[in-house]
Parts: sequence; structure tokens; C-alpha cells
Amino acid sequence: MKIDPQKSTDLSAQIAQAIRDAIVSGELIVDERLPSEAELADQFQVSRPTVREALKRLAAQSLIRTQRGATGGAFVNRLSFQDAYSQQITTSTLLLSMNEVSFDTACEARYALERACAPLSAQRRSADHLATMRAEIFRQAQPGLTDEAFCASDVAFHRALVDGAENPVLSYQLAGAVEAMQPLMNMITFTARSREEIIRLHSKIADALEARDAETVDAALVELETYTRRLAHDVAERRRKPA
Amino acid sequence: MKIDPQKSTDLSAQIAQAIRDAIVSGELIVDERLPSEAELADQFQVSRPTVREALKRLAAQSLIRTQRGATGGAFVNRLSFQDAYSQQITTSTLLLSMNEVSFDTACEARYALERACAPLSAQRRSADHLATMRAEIFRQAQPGLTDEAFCASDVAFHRALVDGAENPVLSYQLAGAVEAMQPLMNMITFTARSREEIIRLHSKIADALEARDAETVDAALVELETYTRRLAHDVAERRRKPA
DNA sequence: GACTTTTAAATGTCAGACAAATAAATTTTT
DNA sequence: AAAAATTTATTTGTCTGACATTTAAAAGTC
Repeated sequence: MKIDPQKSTDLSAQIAQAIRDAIVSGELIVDERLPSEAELADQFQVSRPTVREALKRLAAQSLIRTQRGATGGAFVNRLSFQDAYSQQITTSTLLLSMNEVSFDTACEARYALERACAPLSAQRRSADHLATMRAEIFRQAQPGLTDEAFCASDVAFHRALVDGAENPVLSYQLAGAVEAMQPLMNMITFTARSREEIIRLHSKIADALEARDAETVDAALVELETYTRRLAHDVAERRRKPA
Repeated sequence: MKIDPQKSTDLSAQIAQAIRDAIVSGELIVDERLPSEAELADQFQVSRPTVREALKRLAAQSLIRTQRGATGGAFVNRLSFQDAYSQQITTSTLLLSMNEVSFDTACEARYALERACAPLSAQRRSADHLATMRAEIFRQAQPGLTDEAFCASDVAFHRALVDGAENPVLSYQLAGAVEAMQPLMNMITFTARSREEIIRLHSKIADALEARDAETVDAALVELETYTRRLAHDVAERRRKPA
């Protein structure tokens, strides 16, 4: 691991990259302890604060974890699906909120991906997944539910659908697509009528999954996508020329 | 923005989280300048190195960028699709390499997602996308191509397929799935015979996309998935009881 | 007015120190 | 001898203060 002191970028960024490369390439393996901050400072010929800045960069990506004390230090972290999930959700959410991505574009991507899970989910969903979906449908039918709570339940429903495919990689990839839509969905006001329709489609999906009927799940997802986009479109219309 | 000095976690982590929350919630908007490090140190009642560690954490996630000089400082960064891509690829790659994800699982996820793009790509692909795909197919047919180069070209081919859907959100989500497979694919030795078969299927995909025939694209992708999994399976077999 | 120089403000880096946590080694007590 | 308490060494976490470097604006000069 070497750094180029001539380079224009920050030393801490260079050091972080050097260590990151070592991890990605397998030179440093999971749970391996890195040299102490003092030793790293020596190796890279920089001060300890600079090394620490580099380590914090890596910690922010969950690539390392640190422990204090006699046997402490920085250790290569096994990136858990959980950590990967939350990073993906943060990144996806920010990406959508900062780049004027149209609702249609995001919605299209989300449903395209979700439909990719549907056949697998129809094949493999457990009773547990089904129970989660039914429970969320029940919650969505409660009167007096806020729009935010309705959206959150919607996300939980769709996550159960995705998780039903029993493929952790797929669940991970979808987490961003589904959760990042929530802020966009929150702009929609769900009337009693529209909630009813959504619940109807959710039920249709749950029923079809129970029957392991992939085609009907797909059809219901298409319907749901169309309906959601219509709702968003109406909101946009009403905002353009209000009452 | 407040932090709790009682909390057990690092001060720099708490400060980073406080600022991150402010960005995600929209309290801090794109291109807005954060207070200087000295001012932040004052506000949070910590020292400047601690503030700097927090800022480096945020920089590692591309949430802020820093500039030196008189009008410099830390600015809220507009998360570009490019930045989001690379983060996703790094995370996905590490996730797969560190968690003993089976080739089958990763492969299934990848092709499920890719097939989700196929209909859109058949509808919208430009001549440019097609040209890229043809060029990569041509490259793949070159004799003397290393396995790594063949894999890289394979990735480029599939990226063109995904990009053909003309949905940046979809491209972003797929980037991880497609690129993260590359290290796994690199474990396969591509014989002349297997390359021939892959090229045949790639050509079939390109032809179908040219004809805007979504169904054939889908069928070819299924074939390709099956074939790829068979190849990986054979490698695993051969490794278990060698020659 | 155009060019050069100065200045001020900000980040980048360094050195050295102390605090706090933690496990191992040592000592004391039972 | 075993158990408990204490000490010690190591490492990260944090602070202070300083200087270097970069950069744009302000001041000065022709």
C-alpha cells in the first residue's frame, strides 16, 4: 500500500483509497486487524489525525469498525446485508430527491424491478410473507390512518413481496428502489377512495401469491403501477391550476 | 442540529449523522455552504479535528464536497448518478465477496433484474445502444482475448442493454447487480466453445432488440442465464474432484 | 482601466498531549 | 492455590495550538 505525495487530492482520501483497494482486492480479509493509527501514520509518513480522517471515511462506508482498548484497533468489517440495505436506501433516496427525477421515471423503475421478483415470490413465498402482507393490508384499511403511515405500510407490504423471492441479493437491490419512492409517494394525498383501490389491488396480489399464480400477480402490479401514476398525475394537474 | 454528549458513540459519528439528517430532510439544500469548520466546532462544542472527522465521513458518501481558499468550505453536494453508480458497485461487490453468496443466488438476481429492463429496452433502445452492443460482440469474438477482457466486454454489453431502457433510475439500480457479478464471473474459464455460445446468445439479443421483439430478448436472457449457471456449476464440479 | 501585490479566510496538515476504554499482567487477599 | 483487586500497557477518542496551502477579494501601482 503506497500513496503518491505529489497527487493533488487530500492525503486522507489517498490513504482511504489505498486501504479500500487492499480490502476489495482481498489483501486484507474480514476481521483482520489493521495496524494501529500510530503505525499507519508511520507507514504512510503522515500524522495521526490524517490517518484518522482516512479511517473515518472507511468507517462511513462500513468497511471497517474500530474498538478502543488494549486489543482494540480498526478491523475489516464484514459488510452485512443490513448495512448494505441502509446505505443503498440513503443513496437512492438522496439521488431521487436531488436530481429532479420525475415520478414516472422512478415509478417505472420500481415496478419493473418489482415485477421481476413476482414470479420467484409466487414460487417461494412462505406463510410468513403472506401473513405480513395480510397484516399490512389490514392496517391500510384502518380509518384515521395518516398518509405517512399508509405509505409506510405500503412499503412494508411491497418489501414482504420482494422478500418472498427468498433471494437476499434481490432483496438488497430492491430495498433502494422501494424505499426511496416513499418520499415521492408522500406527496400524494390518499383519499378514502384511492386507498380502497390500492387495498383492492394489494389483496389481489396477496391472493394470487397464495395461489402461486405468477401471472395474476404481474397483472395486479401493472394495474397498481398504472393507478399510482394516475394518482401522481392528478396531483400534478391540481397543483398546476388549483380549484 | 444538536448532538447528545452522553451518547456512547463517537462524537464525529453523531455530528456526521446530525448533518446527514439535515441534508436528507432538506434543511440543507444542494450547493449550500456549511459553516466553516471553526464555526461548526463552536456550534457542536467540540474541537476542529472532531468536526473534520465528521466531514470526512460525509465526504466519503459524496454528501458534501470541500473547497479550499477564501470562499471555500464544505458544500452540500448534488449526488450525481455517476457517484451513486460507483458507490453502488463498490457496496454490491463487497457484499457479494464477503458473504459467501452463491453464484446461483447472485446470478438469479442479476438476470431477474435484467429481464425487467428488456421490454423497456426493446421499446426504446437507440441506434447508439445497438452499436455499442454490436461492437462488444465483435470484441468478444477476437481470438486471444483474456478471460478478464471477455468478462469486461460482457459487462459492457449488458450495460448497454440496460441503458437502452432509457431510465436512469433503472440503470443506476442495475449497475450494482451487473458489475458486482464480474468478480464471480472471473472465476469461470471461458473456453472457445463457451465463448461461441455466449456470443451466439448476445447476437440473438441484439437482433431481437433491433427488431424490438421483447419476447425473444427475454427468451435469450433466460437461455443465457441457464447457460451461465451451467458453466459455473461445471467449474464447481471440476474443482471438487479434479481430473 | 488593467495589472500586480497584499491580505484575509478557509481547508489541509502536523506535533504533542491527555482522557477513556480495555485486556492482560501483577499483586493482594482469602 | 484460587479468587479478587490492582496495576500496567496499548489503543482509540479528543483537545489545543500551530503552520502550510489555496483561493478570491481588496488594495495598490502603472
